[in-house]
Amino acid sequence: MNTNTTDITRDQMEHAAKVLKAIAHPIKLEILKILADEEPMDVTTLCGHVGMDCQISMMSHHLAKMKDNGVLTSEKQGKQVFYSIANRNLLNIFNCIENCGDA
Amino acid sequence: MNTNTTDITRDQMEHAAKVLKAIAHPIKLEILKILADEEPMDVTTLCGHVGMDCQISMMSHHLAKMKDNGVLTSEKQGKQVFYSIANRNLLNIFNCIENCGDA
DNA sequence: TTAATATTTGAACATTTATTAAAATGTTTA
DNA sequence: TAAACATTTTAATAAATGTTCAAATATTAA
Repeated sequence: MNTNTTDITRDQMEHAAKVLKAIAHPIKLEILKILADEEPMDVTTLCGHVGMDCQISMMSHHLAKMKDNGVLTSEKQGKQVFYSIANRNLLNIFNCIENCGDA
Repeated sequence: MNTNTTDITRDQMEHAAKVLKAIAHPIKLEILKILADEEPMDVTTLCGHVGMDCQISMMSHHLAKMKDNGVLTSEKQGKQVFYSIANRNLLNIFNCIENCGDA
């Protein structure tokens, strides 16, 4: 609710680190980017969007970790599982990164 | 410069992942928080601010990694080395995290 | 020049993370 | 029920990370 960073507690810091760790990976960021534009999306379709070298098992691992850390949610529909972004506020991270230039 | 995330390239994604990896750690986030309020700051002082269990060598390793990834800059003054935040835009990451609630 | 101080570096080790393949689970359809 | 499909789980392994200690470097002061 403010711009100052002083009032972030240790616990929030630990939690923040977990969330950041859960997305600090090129493919995971790409997953986030894809879902930002079209969600929910099932695992196979997501894998197709990510690129040529996507293995469904790897995708599942990444998705599971992001879900475990509260970044994504999932809903089963028939044989498919559709993933969504838990809190779209997190997408601001892309603006943040863009504005950081070469930093 | 926009809210849409579609126009982020692969390279930017790789770079973003590197930066995020470089800060996705409780102590590193704390370093960032401390410097946000008072910079530049030398290694020993920084270590004192971080907490009781801070080892100067560990601190140095963390700082080096953050500097390597362009998150921090440093300037030597006498025997001391003062660290600063390379681009304060990165600090928006704290807002981003705060607003994500329990996500 | 030696001693004291500040920081970095390198090695060693434990822990975590990423990737792949194979097997297991659950759901639908024939 | 058996086959087909989507996804998860487990296990194995390689690679990256975090931590600690000891040694090395650089700067200042005695």
